Formats: sequence, C-alpha cells, structure tokens
Amino acid sequence: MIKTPSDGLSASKLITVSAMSPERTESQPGNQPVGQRGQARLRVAVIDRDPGFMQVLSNRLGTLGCEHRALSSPVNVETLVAMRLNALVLDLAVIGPEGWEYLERVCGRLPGLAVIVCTGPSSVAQRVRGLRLGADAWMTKPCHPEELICVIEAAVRRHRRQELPQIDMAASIGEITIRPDLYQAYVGEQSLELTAREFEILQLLSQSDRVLRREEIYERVWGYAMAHGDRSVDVFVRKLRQKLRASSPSWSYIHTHFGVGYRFAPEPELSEAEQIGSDPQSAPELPAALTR
Amino acid sequence: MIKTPSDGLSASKLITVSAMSPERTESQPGNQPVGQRGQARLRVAVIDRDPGFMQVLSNRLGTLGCEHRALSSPVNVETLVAMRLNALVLDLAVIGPEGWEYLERVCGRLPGLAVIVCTGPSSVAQRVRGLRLGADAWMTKPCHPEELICVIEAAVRRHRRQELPQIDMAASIGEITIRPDLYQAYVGEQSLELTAREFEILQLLSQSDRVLRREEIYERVWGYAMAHGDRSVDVFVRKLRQKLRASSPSWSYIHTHFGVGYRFAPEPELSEAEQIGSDPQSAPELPAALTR
DNA sequence: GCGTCTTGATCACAGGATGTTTACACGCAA
DNA sequence: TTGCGTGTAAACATCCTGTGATCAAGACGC
Repeated sequence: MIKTPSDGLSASKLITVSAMSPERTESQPGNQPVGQRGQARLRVAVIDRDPGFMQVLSNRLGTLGCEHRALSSPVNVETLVAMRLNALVLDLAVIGPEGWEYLERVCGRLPGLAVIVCTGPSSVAQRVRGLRLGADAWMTKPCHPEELICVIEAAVRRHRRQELPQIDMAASIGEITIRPDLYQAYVGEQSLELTAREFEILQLLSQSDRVLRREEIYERVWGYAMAHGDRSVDVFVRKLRQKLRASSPSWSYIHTHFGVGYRFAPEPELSEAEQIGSDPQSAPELPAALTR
Repeated sequence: MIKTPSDGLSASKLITVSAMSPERTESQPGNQPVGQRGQARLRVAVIDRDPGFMQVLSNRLGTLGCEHRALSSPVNVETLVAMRLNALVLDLAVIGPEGWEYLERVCGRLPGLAVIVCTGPSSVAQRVRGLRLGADAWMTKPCHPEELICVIEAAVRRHRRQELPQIDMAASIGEITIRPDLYQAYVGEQSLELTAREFEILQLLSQSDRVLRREEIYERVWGYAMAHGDRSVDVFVRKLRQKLRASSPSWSYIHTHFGVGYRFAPEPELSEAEQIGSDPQSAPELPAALTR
C-alpha cells in the first residue's frame, strides 16, 4: 500500500524493538493504566535512535499496557496513518533536514494524533516553530522517561476527550433504533442493513445535536484529515438517506446545511396529503423550524 | 546520544520569534478568521506574581486577540468556572503548600480547561505529579513568553473541539438569538434563513462592541485581505438588514458609520407614530447618538 | 486458485444555491 | 453644490450538493 519508494521509508525498515505487550496492568497501584476508560489500549510509536532511552521507554510503556513501536527512522506519513496511533514521540534529529516539514505533514494529516517532540538541546525559536507546526509538547533530552510518559499521557488525555464516549446503549431516535452493540440500526425489527462505515457516520451524526462540518465527520470516522475536495462524506450521506427513506419514509433525518455540513434531527416529513389535513401550526415545533 | 540536532534545525531555517510576532496580527495563516468555524476568542487567565513577566505576557496575549486576566492570588474554583476560560496559566509557588490540591480541584472541575503550570525550578517528581493531577503542560521559569504562548495554544488547540458547547453558547441580542451550533440566527423560533457567510458576518458583528471597518470584517470572515473597492461587505450587510427587518421589524441592528464601517447594536426602532407621540427628546437613546 | 459479491473510493454531470460584480440612485460631508 | 461613500437591485459567475455510475480492493464461498 501507499508507500512511496522515493522516501526510502518503507515499512520494511521498521524495527520493532520490543513487543512486550501482553503483560500489562494490575502490577503496582502507582501504575495508572493509561489506556483506561474502557478505551482500546494506547498505541504509541517512538521515532528515535538512542538505544538506551528506547529500552527504558519501552519497558515503561509495556508496563503501562501500551502497544508501542520503536522506529529508528522516519516512516511514510501514510504508514503512520495505517498504524492507527494515539501518540507519536519524535526526535527531530533522527529525521534530519526535513524534520520540520515532516512534522507539519504528520500533524496536518493526523490532527487527532498526539505528537511529542523529544529531542536534544534546542532554541526557543525552534521549540516555538515545532509547537506552531502542530506538536503537542516539546521535551528536551535528556529527560526522565517517567516525565516523558506523563507528557504523553497528558497529550493523549486531551485528544481523547474529543472522541466519542463509547456508548453501548441502544438509542431510539425518531423511528429508528441504533444498536452500537450490533453495529446496526433498525426500524422496528427491520435492519437498515448499513455497512460499517455507514453505521459509524450515522452514529456520529445521531450523537451530535449540532451541524457537523464534512471535515469533522471525516476526521472522526476515518481517523485522519479529509483531503480537499473529497466527496466521500456526501456519498455516504446519500446512501444513508436512501436506506433511511426506504425503511422510514415518513421521516427525514439528515439535514443539509448549505456551505456548512450536515445535521441529524429526526423530523416527521410532511407529505402533501398530511400538509392539507394537518393542523395549521405551520411554523411547527422548534427543531423543525431550525432546519435552516 | 543527544546528538546536536542536525541541519534540520539549522538556524537559517528558523523563524525568529521576534520576526514572527508582527505578522501574526496582520494576516496570514496564523490568523484564525474569527467568524469562521465558530471559533471565539481565547479566554486566558494567569495566576502569577512576577510583574515583568505578566506585563510581557499581557502584551502578547492582547496582540493575539486573547481576552486575558491577570490574577495575583488563587481564586475560588467556582470563580474560575464562571470565567469560562479556555486556558489557565498557573505558578504553583503563588498558591503555596496547597498548590497540588488546588491544581487537582481545578483540573477535576474543569476537564476542558487547558492548564499550564509555569513555575520555578522543580524536580522530575514534582512535574510528574503536576501532570498526573491533570495539568496539560509544565513550563519551567524563567521561560520565553513566546514559548509559553505556543504551549497555551497547543493545549487549547485540542481541548477546544469538544469544549464547543461552552464557547459556542447561544446568545440573545435584541430580539434575535444566535446559534453557532446550528450556524443560524432566530427570532423566537423562526429562522432568519441566513446563508453561511451571512451568519458568519452577523456573528462577527454581534461579538464586537465597536465599529468594524469593512476591511476588518472582510479579512476576518473571508480569511484574506479585501481588494480595494470590493463591495461584498456592503452587499452582505444589506442582505442581513433585509432579513433582520423582515423578522424583527421594530429593531435596528446594524448601524452605518459613514466613512468608517459598521457597528452592531440592537436598538428599538422608533416608528413614526411613536415619534409623534413621544416626548420631544427626539435624540433619545445614547447609542444612536454615537452613530458618528 | 478462482470467480462472485460486498464495500468503499472516485468521477462526471446537472441543477440549484450562493457569492461577486456591476450599475445606478441616494445621502452625507466639505 | 460637488464629490465621495453608501444603499439597492439585478445580472452574472462560481461554488456546492445530489445523484448515478464506474472502478479497485477485499471478503467469501467454491
């Protein structure tokens, strides 16, 4: 996939220093399980070349129950995307002259990734630059591994807040019922037959009572930044509407806000017949009036 | 180890801090168009006692368009809540022995608040403790103000998204209600049916208590400088007035300042009948008198 | 291994909504 | 009064979205 030969940064160069994952948790009380909150375990990658440092760090990360990966050279950004990381620790010195550009690309492509630059002595201007490019924190080596871990945790803590609180409870909205446990939505007993991605988008929309911009939807569902001009979200919204209409014809759920994005709100659809017969409360209940 | 950062970090590539500053306020990528994306101005509080430091920091924050507040002693946590802050910079030394407890209370009560501890020399254990208690970053004084600013920005950058409800609060002004979450304004429950751009302009105007020059409006909404002679702002103001008048006829909201720009201020409109019947104090409301 | 089916990504097109530009009328200040 | 800045309206250009179709990649059963 995706690897650009020109980079010379193929995945085959990845070196897994330690894969001591399964141990994890429940050792000492002082050990705060990082990947708690029922979330999946933290996935951390470290790009560095200092063997001693890596060793210590790996041990600590392993103890904390993080899945971690040590890389001795920068990897293709798309490879990073595929790794589905939560955090990245980066020594700019390893990357060389393109370090800044690399940092910018990574942060731009993965806005949800916690990026910690951990590098040797630097100037204020350098640190400022790194942070402006999107890094979440800057640690100066040599540093205590424990402190670095805490910085990682703090950065991830921030990022995680914006993730959806994983609610496994079924929710009924309008005529449909969303079943996160089954990754499916229903109207009564009838399944909407949503694909995985369709369901994720529906779930995201249904949990937000505001307009979501396409970029926001894309980023939260796909996990990385939306390319300019990408129409995927539109296409999925169309499919969703199609299936929703098929199963629940008298309701409309996903509303377009021109120039902004989409908003989820179940509203009874007024067919012509109903309109004629219905009460004259034609400036209806709040949510409907908010459609625009 | 700790190898000197290679060429990637060479001084030639660095943007000097001082050179950065002026650009930031003028235009260019660093400048977030305020009206767009529902971003409101940053609200920052600083608890510290170093007058010089505070002075410099205040200047920078002001230049960046942050609302900021300097506090020389710790304030009640609930007071902090009421301040609706985005970020808090804290010198633990100011608080004294119960600094840790204070930090914990603040972070616990305001998980969406970016907390930066900026204090004198400390041990690893102290920094670890601070970060574990919920701080987002730890800066050691003395530090460069610009770096601190960047750290604040980095911390807020992430927190911000989910904290939208606080920042994007609906606001009622005159008869209209502005709903950033829906990208729309209402009179009662009736939508004004603003387009995205119209809404952004209205929002920008409504957030400013002063006269805004056309160039200013254009730059903050469109995100780049206005071409000489461009009438777009005028046209949009007209459309806004039209829609405002249609939904809220007895108020006037957007006032022209000849030769300057526009100012937003809801004022009850005097119909002819009222004018005739009213007392001759016909240059009544102060704000109207300020029109020029 | 092979073909088939499902899923998701991408494209092109059309229609409509929106934003920009232009022209002219009006009003304010010198 | 003149000159310039502003209000108004409409024509025009552009962008945005809905839609259907196509294509590539993987899953699955044989």
